[in-house]
Amino acid sequence: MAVGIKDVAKIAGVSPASVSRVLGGGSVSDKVREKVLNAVKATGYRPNMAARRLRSNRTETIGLIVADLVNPFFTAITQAVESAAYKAGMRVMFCNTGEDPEREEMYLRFMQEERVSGLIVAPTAQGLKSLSKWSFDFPLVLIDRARDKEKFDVIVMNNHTAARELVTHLHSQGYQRIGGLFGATSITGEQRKEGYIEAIRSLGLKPEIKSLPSTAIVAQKELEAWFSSADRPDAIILSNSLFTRSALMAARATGLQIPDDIAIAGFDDEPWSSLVDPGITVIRQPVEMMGKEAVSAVIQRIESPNAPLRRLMLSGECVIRGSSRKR
Amino acid sequence: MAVGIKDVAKIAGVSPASVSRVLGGGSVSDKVREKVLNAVKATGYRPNMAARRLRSNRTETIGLIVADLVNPFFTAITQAVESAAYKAGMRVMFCNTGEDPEREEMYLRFMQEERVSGLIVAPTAQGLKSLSKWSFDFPLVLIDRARDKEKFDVIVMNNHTAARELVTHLHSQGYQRIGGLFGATSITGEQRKEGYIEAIRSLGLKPEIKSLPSTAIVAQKELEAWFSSADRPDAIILSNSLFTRSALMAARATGLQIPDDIAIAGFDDEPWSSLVDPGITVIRQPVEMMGKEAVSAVIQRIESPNAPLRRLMLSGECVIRGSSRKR
DNA sequence: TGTTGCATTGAAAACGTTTTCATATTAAAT
DNA sequence: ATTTAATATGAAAACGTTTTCAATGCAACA
Repeated sequence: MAVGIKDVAKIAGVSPASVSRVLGGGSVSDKVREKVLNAVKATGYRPNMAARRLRSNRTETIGLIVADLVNPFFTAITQAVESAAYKAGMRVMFCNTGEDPEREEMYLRFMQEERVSGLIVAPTAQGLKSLSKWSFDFPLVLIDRARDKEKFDVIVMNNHTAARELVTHLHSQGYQRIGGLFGATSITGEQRKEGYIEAIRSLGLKPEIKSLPSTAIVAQKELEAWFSSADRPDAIILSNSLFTRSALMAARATGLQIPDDIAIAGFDDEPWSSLVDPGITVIRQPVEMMGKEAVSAVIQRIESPNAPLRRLMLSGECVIRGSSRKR
Repeated sequence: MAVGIKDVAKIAGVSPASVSRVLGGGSVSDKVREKVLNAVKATGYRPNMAARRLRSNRTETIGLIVADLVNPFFTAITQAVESAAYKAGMRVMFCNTGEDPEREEMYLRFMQEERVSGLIVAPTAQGLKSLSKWSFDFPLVLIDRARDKEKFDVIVMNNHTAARELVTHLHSQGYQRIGGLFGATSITGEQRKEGYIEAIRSLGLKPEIKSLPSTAIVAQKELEAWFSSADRPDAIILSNSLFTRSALMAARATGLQIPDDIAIAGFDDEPWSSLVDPGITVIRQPVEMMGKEAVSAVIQRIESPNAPLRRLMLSGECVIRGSSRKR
């Protein structure tokens, strides 16, 4: 049916081995190369990846598992990874867990079965904990989500520092009751919470914290209640863009003016962050760089499996907009 | 190195064939099944997909090529496709062309090399034209972007109707000079333009059209110029969310009030469409359904390659918000 | 001219599965 | 008890490549 290397060889009048060498970059005479390339063109031959990978034991493929594709942060990561892998001559096998640990586990198995050359993962909180129980035949790089000590290479933003920066900024604007809502299901939420607490303490203020799973409806309900209570904060930090959105809507629902009655500051610079009025103050993450560095880390690790562990911590950029500026 | 089916067979005390049968669902005795499953668990065996696919000539994989992952429309499509494929027991091989025809071509070759079981594509305008020159050994389904007559199964929204609906709505609100900005590089932009023109004509109005490649900066410049000119429209239809965003910013930059000085209506309901003030009137596309139906179309086509061509045309929902309501 | 060495080539083995085929076993039917 | 049919099993072939290995040809060198 489909044309194989043997057919090409026959037409070119050479052995299958020679065809393979032409295509795979072995040493061949110009004469043979030309004959083979002509035959390839004539037949429309396409190599069978399954066969190639089986025999050569090289997949030239990087796996990528992200937790939530719909989150623009991860779409940006995905794009960056794909583009960097492409430049390095590797393919990307992409999977989206939707924050579901079961699916995550399935996809990890999946990557093993595909025998990827390396794997980049943004794990769920649960997945992160159980990762150490796995044994992989390929290097694994954690992106965005990792604890302090991991047995893998890690590319993350400095969530501690970023959270502190937000607190400091809000305080410098004169806000005194700075609350925080943090995602309970991801490690980044936790880290941002810790940074927040430290900063609040070092300013002599009192931390006011809520932790929630990252669902919009629950978050908005909770925030509305908080905003209408007697001891409402005059500024609030949100650990992800979904929460930030909920805060914005909750402020509107309760009639609080931003930034006069309440300041809002969050994580991730999304298209709408600057579109709403006032614009939202956010930490912009170095997404492109994170993706690029993750690929580079995987490749380095493939090349030298025994090199010391790398932990690349990038800093975010605090983009100050109207939502946190007292006028 | 890695444990193979032979190792499992040896430990279980059966032949490799029996192991394969247990894992692949052949007929085996309960005794053998148990022994094999135990051995699999003991060894941590993971099948080698390359070998499996090579021998069985079945990949159980659906390819998906989208034009722009960063566009929330396509992320939603991607998610829907993945989830539907997962339910059908198939894997998804995902690629993003970034509207680049060269990359698109590369990925089409790529899919052939992977020998996917079926392929779902949202092609660039150029890719769409050249698709007929290819010959695929697997079914191909076009999603979102297709012309009237294609030689493939097609899942699209009715762009004509949707555009007409927007025009009709704006007119019913009393707007008289309804302009339109349409993407020049994708077929959907063209179709929406046609629908717009028809609707405008049938209302006895004069079409006022601009076509541009879909880049934010150019679009905003162009719109600002348009909005400041003497013959500016009092309402405008944008054929994609990037343009809609540009229109919003252009209106602000030129000091036009929405919806009093100018109404805005566009395509794709994004998170920020309802967050900005006023909310933007949009056509919400049935993304989840489109993704689901695309997978289902691929699978049906695999099962019966000679069934008549299917063209599924779904209708969008017109979500009316403040940006188009005269107060 | 006769060796040596290097570059090029083809035959055949190998990769880890599934599938075919023939055989052995069991159950059912007479 | 004997035959027939159905089922379970293992040996070996097959999938389409790459890679190894040995052989060939050619140029360079003594």
